[in-house]
Amino acid sequence: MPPRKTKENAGSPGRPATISDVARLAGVSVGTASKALNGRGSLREETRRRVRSAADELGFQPNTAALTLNSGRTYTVGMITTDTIGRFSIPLMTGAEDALGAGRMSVFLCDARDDPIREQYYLRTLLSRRVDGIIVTGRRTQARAPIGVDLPVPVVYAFISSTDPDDCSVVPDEAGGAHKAVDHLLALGRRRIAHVTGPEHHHSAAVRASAAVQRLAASGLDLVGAPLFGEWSEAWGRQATGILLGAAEEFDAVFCGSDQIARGVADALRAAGRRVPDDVALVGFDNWDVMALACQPPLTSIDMELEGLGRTAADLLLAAINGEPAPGRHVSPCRLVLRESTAVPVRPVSTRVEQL
Amino acid sequence: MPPRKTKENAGSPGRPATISDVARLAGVSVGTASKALNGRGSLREETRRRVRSAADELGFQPNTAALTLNSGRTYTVGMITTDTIGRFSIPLMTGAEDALGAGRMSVFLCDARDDPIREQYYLRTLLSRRVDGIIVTGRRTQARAPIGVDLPVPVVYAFISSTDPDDCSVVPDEAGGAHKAVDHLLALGRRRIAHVTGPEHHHSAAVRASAAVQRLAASGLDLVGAPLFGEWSEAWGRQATGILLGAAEEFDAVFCGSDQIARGVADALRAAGRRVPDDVALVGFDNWDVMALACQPPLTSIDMELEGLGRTAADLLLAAINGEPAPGRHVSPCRLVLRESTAVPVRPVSTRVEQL
DNA sequence: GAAAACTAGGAAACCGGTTGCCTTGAGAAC
DNA sequence: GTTCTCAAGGCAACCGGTTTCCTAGTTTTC
Repeated sequence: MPPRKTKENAGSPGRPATISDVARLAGVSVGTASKALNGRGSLREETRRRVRSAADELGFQPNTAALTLNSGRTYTVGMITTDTIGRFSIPLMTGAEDALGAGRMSVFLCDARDDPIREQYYLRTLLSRRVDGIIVTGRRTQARAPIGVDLPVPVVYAFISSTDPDDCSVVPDEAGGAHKAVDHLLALGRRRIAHVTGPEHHHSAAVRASAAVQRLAASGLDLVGAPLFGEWSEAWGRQATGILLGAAEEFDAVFCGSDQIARGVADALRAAGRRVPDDVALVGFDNWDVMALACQPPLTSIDMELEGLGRTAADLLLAAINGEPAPGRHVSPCRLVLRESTAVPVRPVSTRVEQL
Repeated sequence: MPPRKTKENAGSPGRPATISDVARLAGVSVGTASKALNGRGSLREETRRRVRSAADELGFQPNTAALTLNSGRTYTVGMITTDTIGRFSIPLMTGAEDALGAGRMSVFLCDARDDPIREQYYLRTLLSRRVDGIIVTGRRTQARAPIGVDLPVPVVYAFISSTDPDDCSVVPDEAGGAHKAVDHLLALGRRRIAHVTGPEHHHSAAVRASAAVQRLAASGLDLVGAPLFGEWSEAWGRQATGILLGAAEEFDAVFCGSDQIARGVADALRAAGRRVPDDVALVGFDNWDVMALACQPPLTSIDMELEGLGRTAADLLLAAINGEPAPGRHVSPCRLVLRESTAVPVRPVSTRVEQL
C-alpha cells in the first residue's frame, strides 16, 4: 500500500515544499511566485491562480526562518516564569496566549524554576532567537529586580512586577481586593472581623493584611486581634481557628489570605459547632475553583482575574513591539465572587442596634 | 545621563550585532569570523582570539533564523495541549521542558482548548515554523485520533495516546496503579473494599474500576457493591459515602478514582463517626499534593509520575528526531505513595480468621 | 507605421549565517 | 634561484523567501 498522500505532504514526503517547488510547478520564477502568493506586483489573474493552486497542491507553507531573516520579526514572544509553572501562571499564560494568538504570534515557554542561572540562560536563548518581546511572570506578586538592562526587545512583567519603575508591569490590585472583601463583610453587618493569612514576609500576605486593617480603620473599626500570619495551607487555617476560638474576643467573620486557609477555617469552625455563614461569615482570596467550590459551604472569594491580567500584559507587549510602550505599573482590579459562605446576612437589624 | 552600556548591547542599542559587525571589528572576513567562532577551518590562534573578543565586546549572539535556514533544524519543538492547560499538563510540560532544555531545544506552547479548529491552526503554525518535532498532550488518557497524517516531523503523544498503534505514545499504567492500590489494601488485611470514582464514560474511571475489580477477583474477592460512578468532585465523594453507609454491606476500605473524591469520602466518613484508617482505609489517585496533604488524615495515593512521563516523551521525541523512532504505546508505571489514610493495619489476625 | 505608454514577469540583491574552494604568501626542498 | 608544499584566510554559493529594478512584449496614440 503506498503511503497516503494528503495536502500536507503531497510533494516529497520528506522535506516540506519550498517556494521554488511552487514556482517550478506553476512555470514561473520564484519572485513571481512570491508576488502571486502575497498579492504584490502586477500579475495576470490567471497567473496568480496557477501559482495559488500549485501552492495548495504542494501544501506549501512559507518557511518562517526565511521570513524572519528578511523582515527582522519573528512573530514570537518569550514567556519566562521565574518560579515554577503553577496555579497562578496557568491562567496568566492562557490569557497571554489568547491575546498573542489573535495577533498570530507564538509563545516560547521557559520555566526558570527560581534559579537565576536558568533565568539568564533562557534570556540569552530568547534573545538569540530574536523574539519580538518577552513576558516575565512568577508565582509571587513581589517586585523583583529587572531581568536585564537595556534589552533590545520590550519586556512586560505580569503578576510579578519589576523594581524599576520605568519597566512595564501589570499587577493585580491586591489591596483593592482586600478592601472589597472587608467592605462586603461590613455590608453584611459583620463588625468583628478576624484575618488569617500566609507568612508575614510574603508580600501578598502583608499587603492584603494591611489593606484590611486600613479599611476597617476607615470605618472606625479594628481587626479582631492581630492578623494571624502563618502559612498558605489548610492546616494553618485549622490551627488558626483554634487560636481564634480560644481567645477571649468573639468574632463574626474571618477574612482569609487564601482559599486554602479559608477552607481550613471552615472545616475547623464546623468541627467546633460554629455555623458558616450564620455564626461566622468567611471570605477567601484567589477564587481557586477547586477549593472555593468544594468548601462547605462554597466560599466567597476575591478573584484576581489572572486571565485578564495575562491578556493585558500581552496587549501591552504588542503595543510596545509596535513602538508604543506604556511604562510603569498597571494595576488591574480584583473581583468579589459571592458564594454561600457569606450568603446569609445575620440579623441586620439587631446588628445595627448593636452598633448604635 | 547616557544609557548604560552592557555586554548585551554594547554595539548599537537598537539592533543586535551580526557576524558582519564582529568580522569588521576583528578585521577579518565574515567567513573567517564564522570559522573562528565555531572552531572550524584553519586559523591562527591569535586570529581566533581576536574574533572571539570582538564577539564578546559586541555581545554577539548568532541569529537563530539564519542558523535554521541553512541547517534545516530549528532546535524547537511544539507542544500542543489538546485540552486546556491544567493540573495534569503542568508536570508533563515541566518534565518535557527539562529533557528538551538539556538538549538546548526550546518549546512552543500551544493551548488548543478542546477545539479541533484551534488544534489544526496550531499544527499548521508549528509546521510552518519547521519545528523539529511535536508533543501532543491532554487532560484525559483516552486515546484520540492522530493529530495529522504523514506529518513531516515526528510526533509523540504524552499522557493521552493516539488511536493509531503505529504512533508513539507514552501513557501512565493506570490499571497497574489500581492494582497497586488494591494490593496495598489487601496487604493491610482489608477484604471489604468499595470503589468510588468518576463518570463511567470517562476512560480513566473505567480503566481503574475494571482493574480494581479484576485484581480483587484474582484473590477470590468481590468489590463491595458495584463501582460507584459519578463525577470527579469532593461533593460526589461525600454523596457516594452516604450511599455506602446506607447500604446493607459493611466495608473496611475505599479505593477512590481521584484524590478529590477520596477527600470527600474522608470528610463524610468523619462526619458519620467512622475513623480513617482504623475503621475504613482510604486510597486516592493522582497524588495531587494540595488534596492529598490537606486531607484529614493525609491521603495514601497513586502517583502517575507525570513529570517522568513528560521527560520520557521528550526523550523519545529527541530520539525520533535523530532518526531512531520508537513507535507504539509506551506504558510507564505508577507509584504508591503511603500516608496516614492507610497507615494502621486493622487486626490482621482476626481479619484472617474472618476470611477462613 | 513608428514612438510612447503600459503590463507581465524575470533577474538579482538581500537578510545572516556556514562551508567548500581558491588564492596568497611564506618556508622547505632541490 | 626555482619549484613545491602547506598554512591562513578570503570569496562566493547556498539556505528560502521578499523586493527592487529592469526587460520584453503588447497596446495605445498620433
